[in-house]
Amino acid sequence: MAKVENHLIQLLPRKDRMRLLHVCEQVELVPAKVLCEPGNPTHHIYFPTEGFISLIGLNDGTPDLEIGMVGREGMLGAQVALGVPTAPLRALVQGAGTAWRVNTAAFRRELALNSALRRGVDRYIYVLMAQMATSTACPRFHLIGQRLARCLLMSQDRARADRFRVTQELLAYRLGVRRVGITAAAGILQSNRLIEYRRGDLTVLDRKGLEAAACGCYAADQQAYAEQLR
Amino acid sequence: MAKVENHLIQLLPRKDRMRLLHVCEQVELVPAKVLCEPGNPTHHIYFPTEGFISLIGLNDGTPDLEIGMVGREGMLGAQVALGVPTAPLRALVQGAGTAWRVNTAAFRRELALNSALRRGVDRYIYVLMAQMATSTACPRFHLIGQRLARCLLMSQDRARADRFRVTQELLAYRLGVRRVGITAAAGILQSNRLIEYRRGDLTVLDRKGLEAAACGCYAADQQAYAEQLR
DNA sequence: GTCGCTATGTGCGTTAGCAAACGGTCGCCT
DNA sequence: AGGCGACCGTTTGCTAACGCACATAGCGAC
Repeated sequence: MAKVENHLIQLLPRKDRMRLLHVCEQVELVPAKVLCEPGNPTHHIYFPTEGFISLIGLNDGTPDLEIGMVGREGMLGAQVALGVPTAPLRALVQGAGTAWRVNTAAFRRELALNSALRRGVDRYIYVLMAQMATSTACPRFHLIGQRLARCLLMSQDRARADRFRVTQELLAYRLGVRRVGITAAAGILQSNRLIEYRRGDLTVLDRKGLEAAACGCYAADQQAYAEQLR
Repeated sequence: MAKVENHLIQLLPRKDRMRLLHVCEQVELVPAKVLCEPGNPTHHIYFPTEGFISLIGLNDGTPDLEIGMVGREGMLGAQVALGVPTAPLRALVQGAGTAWRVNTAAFRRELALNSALRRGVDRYIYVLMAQMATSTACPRFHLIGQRLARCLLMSQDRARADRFRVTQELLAYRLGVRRVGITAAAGILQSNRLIEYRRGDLTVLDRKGLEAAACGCYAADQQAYAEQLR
């Protein structure tokens, strides 16, 4: 069997972990695929092991906006644990990889029997809330360059590689800005030797520098996660 | 005994409701009082029956920002149900009133015994998350006038009166804008006969008109709540 | 009455980001 | 080979909101 490589699952005691994995299947995460749309019933819960997923908030009349990201540190579909059968956000695969997938009914059964899982999921829900709270101010007050740096760092963490594919067009969509805004901001990052990219092929050159260029929201996210899910 | 008048408690079956109230005490909500600060331990959970509370996100280097409001439709301290002992946000009393208050330990005990309570709190947590998700875009894309209208509507709902006290200074703080921005926006609302105010004394004249002037976030909030907590 | 505090109104230069449109370049595909 | 589409860069106005500074109005206290 492949290594587990999802942090929420790794945190479970061996016995609980095995029982959960027993009802999971491995699936591929294919970039640009939409795993769910707001309002639609949640059929599956995903625990990524590689690759990552954007959570996109849709809001009538305003540009779409990336609200959060899910990689191996988290899960997609946690709202099921709150008794809510529908998804609140669009989930869009960004980075190729694989995930453990479990259907909703089995997940609910497991949740009732498995208190360690319950505890982990609850904590993760809180982390999501804390992130959403901190990052409400982010698009409002922080400059595109800072937000871009944060977005790239988060992508890098979840992609677990210094190099990954992403176009300016897509970054603009996720950040809710125009593409020219990304062109300008990315140009500055590049001329400062923090990143290098060429036609959708991005490489992080200087991670520390990128962290310095990002807004505090990145550090706040990291801290909230570390406090709750160690 | 005073009437309950908190929606989450009202939703409980009579027996469960009585048991919960038995460990609650009634306290006064005094405007401008801070009930908790981010990072501090949560000592009490509040179920407002009148008056309302602002949830303020603090974010190093950026203006503070109101993330949500709690009135009789909700509760303060729901994160305790997720096993988290500290508060993520500043809670600032805005409208005078009263609340049921229960200490954290007793609330935890009650939660374990009382599945209806558990269910209600879980749903409420989801509603909070949904609101935070929708309103991430709000400060970014919507004009001050729209956001002001939304804020006033939410205040009016929770104050349960057409008239309440609030200064431009305070509104500016909550919306994370300059006071002059509020002066301008409120002036327009006033000249359109939607509101009337004078030195911190505000009256809603035309609720329908105000709803039309607000951004869709207000309606989205209402809908999310109605779907989960009927 | 007048002092002082709180609340509100105005004016002016600056700025980040927007909208729209156009030009260049790379690489794949037929 | 050459055409076409995806990707990136730049320019020219425009606007909502900003920071700062200053002016006015209500209102209670001594």
